[in-house]
Amino acid sequence: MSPRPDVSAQRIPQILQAAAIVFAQKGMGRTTMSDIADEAKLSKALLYKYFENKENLILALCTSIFSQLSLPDRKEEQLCSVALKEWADNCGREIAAARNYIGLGFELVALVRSDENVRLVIRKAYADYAKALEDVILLGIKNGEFNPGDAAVLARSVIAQFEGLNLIWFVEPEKFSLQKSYGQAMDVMLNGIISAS
Amino acid sequence: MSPRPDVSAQRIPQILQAAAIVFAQKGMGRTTMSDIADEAKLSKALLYKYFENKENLILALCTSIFSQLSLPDRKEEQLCSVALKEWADNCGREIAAARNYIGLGFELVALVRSDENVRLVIRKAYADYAKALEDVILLGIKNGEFNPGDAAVLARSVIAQFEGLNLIWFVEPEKFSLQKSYGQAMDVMLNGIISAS
Amino acid sequence: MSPRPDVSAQRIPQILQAAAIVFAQKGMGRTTMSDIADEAKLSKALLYKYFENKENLILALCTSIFSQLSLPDRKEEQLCSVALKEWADNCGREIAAARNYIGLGFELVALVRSDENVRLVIRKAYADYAKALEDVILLGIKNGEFNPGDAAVLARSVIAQFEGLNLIWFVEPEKFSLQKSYGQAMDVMLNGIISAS
Amino acid sequence: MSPRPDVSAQRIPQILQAAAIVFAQKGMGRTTMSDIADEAKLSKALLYKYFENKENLILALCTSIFSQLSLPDRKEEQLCSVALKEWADNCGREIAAARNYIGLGFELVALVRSDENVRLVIRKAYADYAKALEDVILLGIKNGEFNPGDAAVLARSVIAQFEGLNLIWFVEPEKFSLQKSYGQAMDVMLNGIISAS
DNA sequence: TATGAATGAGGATTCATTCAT
DNA sequence: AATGAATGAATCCTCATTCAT
Repeated sequence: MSPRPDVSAQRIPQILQAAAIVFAQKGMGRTTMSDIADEAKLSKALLYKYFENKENLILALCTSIFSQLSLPDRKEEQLCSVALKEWADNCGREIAAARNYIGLGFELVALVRSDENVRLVIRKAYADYAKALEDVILLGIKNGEFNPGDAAVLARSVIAQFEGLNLIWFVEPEKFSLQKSYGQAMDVMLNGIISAS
Repeated sequence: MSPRPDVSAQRIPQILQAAAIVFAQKGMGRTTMSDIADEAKLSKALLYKYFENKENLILALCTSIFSQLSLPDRKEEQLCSVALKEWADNCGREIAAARNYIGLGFELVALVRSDENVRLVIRKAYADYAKALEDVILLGIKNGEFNPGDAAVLARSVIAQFEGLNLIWFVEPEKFSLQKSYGQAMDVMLNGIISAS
Repeated sequence: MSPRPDVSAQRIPQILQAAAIVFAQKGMGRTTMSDIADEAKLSKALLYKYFENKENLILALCTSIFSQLSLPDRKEEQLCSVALKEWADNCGREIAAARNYIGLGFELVALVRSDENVRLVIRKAYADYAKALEDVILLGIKNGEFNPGDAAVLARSVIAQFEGLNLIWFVEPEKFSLQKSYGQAMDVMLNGIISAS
Repeated sequence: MSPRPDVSAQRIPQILQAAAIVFAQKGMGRTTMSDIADEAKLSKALLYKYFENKENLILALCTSIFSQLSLPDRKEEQLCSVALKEWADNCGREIAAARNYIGLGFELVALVRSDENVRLVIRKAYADYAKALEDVILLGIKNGEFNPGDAAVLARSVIAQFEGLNLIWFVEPEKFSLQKSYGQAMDVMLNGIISAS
């Protein structure tokens, strides 16, 4: 509508998207700013209008990726166990679809030790992740759907299971179905905690 | 035989050790061959006597690290459940002790997509890992200690749980005890499969 | 005449002023066109409406600065010695006030070897400078106020003295008063040439 | 004598020499590290073994150049006036020979405002310069060769005169003989201060 | 075996300058 | 007149790798 549409707002996602693609292909270390610029069909110099340097770009990408984790969420009147089951399915499907980017996730996690900003972002993401899951479990305990237990430990266990499945599936994707495994893992946990009525 | 003992044989582990240290500190991408040489107290040129190039060095390190995974192993007359329990404790202790190197492991795993040699090494390591665990479970089933079930799925589930715990503990080591979690995770699995006698 | 006054005429001094400020702060080499645009509160692109390129802008600034040298000038009936004394005081005061820009002057002078246009401008400026001074001295000789002598050499000597004082005062401004030194230098010269009546 | 002569020690002067040459030709700002490497017939990378970055190289060059100022120095039994006269001649000759580098000197001086390290080096150089000259003048006063007076002011005046002559000669070298002017300037000062016997 | 010197190839970053509006 | 977006061409600097000894 405006005579000159603000293309600027589109640039950041455009660049992050391009970065994710080439990072996933070649690894962050071996990817140059030129690679990203080429993939984004922009000039190298323009990248620097939007990101001060490569490190910042990586941080922004990290933030973007780790804020896209889909969190469990119980809809009104829904059984907690159903909510968790649905969520696990969702996650499995999403991750399997984003298979190319799993390795990038590991690279980012590896930065946790040496890069303070990345550390903060990833810690927060996992904390939020655990909190959301824990909340649903606690709710289930409260309304008698689940047996009492340590919700935090359970939540951590589920997250570990999922992350671990991601890793071994990333290494050998042809060996099993990620989505199915997510479902199975969730079933095992639910079997352990659902109250015998 | 030679008057001065062949120092040469010491060099490779010396270099790999140094590489592991600096890689773990700065990340593989940001670590230079000079860094490694300095850490190993050797000249850069000498590194190239032992490793054709950086890639090879990384591959050798990868092989070395992933062949150090401690595998479950049942001693004569030992109950399978006891063997697994002991093994889980061991693993937890070892990984917790090697905390600095966990990130390096993720970086190596991330290479799986772009580096064929690394892929082969890591796949083999995980396959061996899963096989060893599966064997013990199968044995337990055979001798009636465990309920029948899909040993491969169980093994994968345990590995996923452990790897996932590594990841989240790497991110937030102060949040929980890795070793204890390894034990709890193993308990949960065993509870699910041990035959009620 | 035009309803809104032609802002255009204001732009050139505005830009040159801004350039002088940032050049003086950061040095010409380290100053970017963006710096100048920011200081002038104009867009970079607009700079190029008024100056074809950075070199031209520098040349214009050079011309502007070196044409601002205040030249000696005898008013009607005034003694030459008085005219020179007043002029020295003026110069001293002006230069001391423009202390921030002295360094810029040296940078411009340094360009004399590699930039023909700058060379022409600066040569002309010094030639005019010397000529004006020489004229007053010659007048003083002609009307008997000064002893006969080589006016050109005297003029050059005064200029050298002033320029040299600028330099060492620029380096260590807290060591002495520039204005006072200008006065003293002029006195010394006058004492040497004023006729004993 | 040693099997591999330490070529390393030669590199620093070699590089500084090359830098001086290209800096003098093109100006420091427009000279690239490649230019210097080419002039020195060394690889760019090697420059960085000896100088952390361009700024450091410039600082080293600055130090080198400003420590080469030849200072006045009275030999045993020599009249102070003679010592000063000889010194002025020397200076004039040296500077005239180093004409190409005068501009470089001005560029360095211009850095005084924005570069603290350069400032320290140049201040020290001028302070030493002034001190040496002052000492000789003071000696002349003490032994009755010169009239009493403010040695510091005289020294500064001489230095200003010399530096100013450098500047205007740099701008218009064909207009006069630098060496001769140095001599004349020194004569003027001496005539003013030598005691009438 | 061992190493300090040396470098080519490249990568991050900058900046003068132009273009579309 | 005015500008934000955009870029090509550097420029600084790094680093894996090789060479001479």
